[in-house]
Amino acid sequence: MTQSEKRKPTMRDVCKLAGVSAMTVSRVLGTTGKVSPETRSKVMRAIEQIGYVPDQNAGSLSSNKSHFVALVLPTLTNSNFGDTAEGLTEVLGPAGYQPLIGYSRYRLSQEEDVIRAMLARRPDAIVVAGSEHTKASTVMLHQSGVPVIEIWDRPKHPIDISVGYSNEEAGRLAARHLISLGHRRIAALGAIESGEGRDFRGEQRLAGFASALVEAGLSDELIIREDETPVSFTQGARAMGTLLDRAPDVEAVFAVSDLSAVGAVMECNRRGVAVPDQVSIMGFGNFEVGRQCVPSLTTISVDAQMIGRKTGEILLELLTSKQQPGQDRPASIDLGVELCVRGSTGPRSQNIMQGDRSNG
Amino acid sequence: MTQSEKRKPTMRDVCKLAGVSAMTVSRVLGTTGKVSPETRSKVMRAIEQIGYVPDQNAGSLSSNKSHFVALVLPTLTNSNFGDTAEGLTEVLGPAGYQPLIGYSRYRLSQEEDVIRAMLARRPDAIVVAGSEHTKASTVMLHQSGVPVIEIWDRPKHPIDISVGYSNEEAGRLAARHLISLGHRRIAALGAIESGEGRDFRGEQRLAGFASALVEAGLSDELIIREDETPVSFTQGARAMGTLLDRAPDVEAVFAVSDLSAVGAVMECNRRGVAVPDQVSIMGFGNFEVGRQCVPSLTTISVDAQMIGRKTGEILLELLTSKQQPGQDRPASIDLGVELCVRGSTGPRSQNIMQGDRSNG
DNA sequence: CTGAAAGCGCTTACAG
DNA sequence: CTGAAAGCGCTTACAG
Repeated sequence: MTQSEKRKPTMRDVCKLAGVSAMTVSRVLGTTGKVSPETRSKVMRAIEQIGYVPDQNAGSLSSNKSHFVALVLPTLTNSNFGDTAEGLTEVLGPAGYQPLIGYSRYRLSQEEDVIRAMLARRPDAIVVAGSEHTKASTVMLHQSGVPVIEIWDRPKHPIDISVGYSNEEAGRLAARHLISLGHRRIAALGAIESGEGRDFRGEQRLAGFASALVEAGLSDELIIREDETPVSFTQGARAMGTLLDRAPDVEAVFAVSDLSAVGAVMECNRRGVAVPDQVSIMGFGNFEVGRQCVPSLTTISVDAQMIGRKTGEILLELLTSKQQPGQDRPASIDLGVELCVRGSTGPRSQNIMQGDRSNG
Repeated sequence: MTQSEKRKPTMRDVCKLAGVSAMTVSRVLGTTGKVSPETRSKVMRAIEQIGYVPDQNAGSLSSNKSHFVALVLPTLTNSNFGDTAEGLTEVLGPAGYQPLIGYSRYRLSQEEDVIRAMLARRPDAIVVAGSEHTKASTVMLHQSGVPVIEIWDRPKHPIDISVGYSNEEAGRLAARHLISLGHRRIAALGAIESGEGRDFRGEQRLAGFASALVEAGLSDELIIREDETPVSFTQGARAMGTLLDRAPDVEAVFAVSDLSAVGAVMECNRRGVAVPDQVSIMGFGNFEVGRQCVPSLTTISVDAQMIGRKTGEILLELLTSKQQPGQDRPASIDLGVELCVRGSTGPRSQNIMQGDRSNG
């Protein structure tokens, strides 16, 4: 057993050893007020000697600043959200803020629980993925008294501030790409909508995609939904299988995520369906796996890290400047999306042997 | 602007409204002590009416229990560590503990910074991936006064408790599999050791792999190290390229992670090298992408979620029972690893056209 | 440049 | 079953 039984050293211990008041120790630790060089080094020595680590929770209580920033994500296992968390931490950490990370499993009810739990820690700001919340969550967020930033989205009516992009626009961009290649029989792959988890941003991409199809005079009936949210390689593979069974003449496919898109490509591999010669496939999210796979995956790219960093910068500005709430400040930041054309999509003319796919 | 300017309701507000003392409100909220049904409902009504959320930081200060559990991971973008975090949260969350998640970018110096920052929040326990730490980190961990659990490893001398498996054994298991298939010219893929980040667990797997090779009378010279930690699809593809250039007669390859193994398979695809007919490839970690890819990837599986859950259970036991530190308690939990044989590895006899690979 | 007093919002022990 | 007092470890005013 290695737990030392002596209680953690407190500021009082430092005071005694250095022969100064708590006020002076506090000043040495913080950035406020002047301390003479001699006093400072005396205090520093005492701090090091006894291994004093200030209790930040106690500090929060008196200063009324927790230096926590709550971050609510759908999941901890998606590298894009991980990048966002790292981007946020990179900016906020050096400034002394600590992210308090939670996840909702794509369930609004669980998001509500997480928000409630985090509020008990009195975060100085709240960052939450998405703009769809339960009624109770919305109320809590509104009444939190701290800045609220909704990310990975571009809500019409942000609670406070939003940093992201339009998922609907991303879907439309995907559709435009496939249409521009000459494809007419175009499909999309997503998760079922009746599951416990819901990916509202994925739904928006699908909706944007479908509407662009319809506007171009094409059918949007080939929207395959399979398995629960979150989508995955496996889900993409299964959905692609269903699609191929149902519409062997499909020419192009958009999956709501690169993960399912890569799964779809793999399913084509297994069935001997050539990508992009027989079917063009594209995804969303610009995941590393899509960059490396064969053929490399056409995708809609979002700068996940940047969403985190930009959010951090806005927060830092808000938190450090003594800006009055109510003053004007950013409302919606649109970081945009980018089409990355790679090997998995090609012109319709390449699609040979249409309909001859059954023997693949 | 939606931030309400009225300060957050406090326990005092509830007291006044309900006409009781703080003690009673505290009792209603907590689990200690009896409160009459009428008083309880009176208090509850007041709480809901003003939307009171107890300040847990203040509570921590008086109770000397933060209900935080620190979790230090190498990165936030690896789904295996994400699974561990989710597993831990799943067990600890319902019991009222909140994970405080940080990441080190595989750098010991950054791990030290993260541990220091977390210690300021007075966590009730500390969970850290790996058993290699800076001197200062080790001292802090020892003196933290709370349980320390090192995960994803099986250290010879755990600081306190460890929950994981032997990475060296995982490497040996991989070697044994490839050897049993009849391969003699066997290689391994990892990241360079001189980078800023270091994956000590990956190194151990590589070391175990190499030693099993040597014990079987085989050469361990084909250990290709390319790019910095963390490994990735891209890194795996590049390392495989280097390997193929250097040793076109290689028969089997172990990559320290499924991510690089899948990258290696993709590189083979690009070069027209058949897997497993010409080269067998296996990885580690049992990532979803390996399960789905073509051919599906042979791997060493670790139950990442279970590491988190098991850690949570041990902690719960330790934290809730009034066990004296110093009493005997679990030291090292070995969850073991499992070989998953799939399509990407095959017997040597399948390896046709050895050496004819240059035109691939 | 330094310090004594008050208080942040809770819980712990002690009474009754 | 309920409450008055003290205190957790800091920081914020306010003095000097």
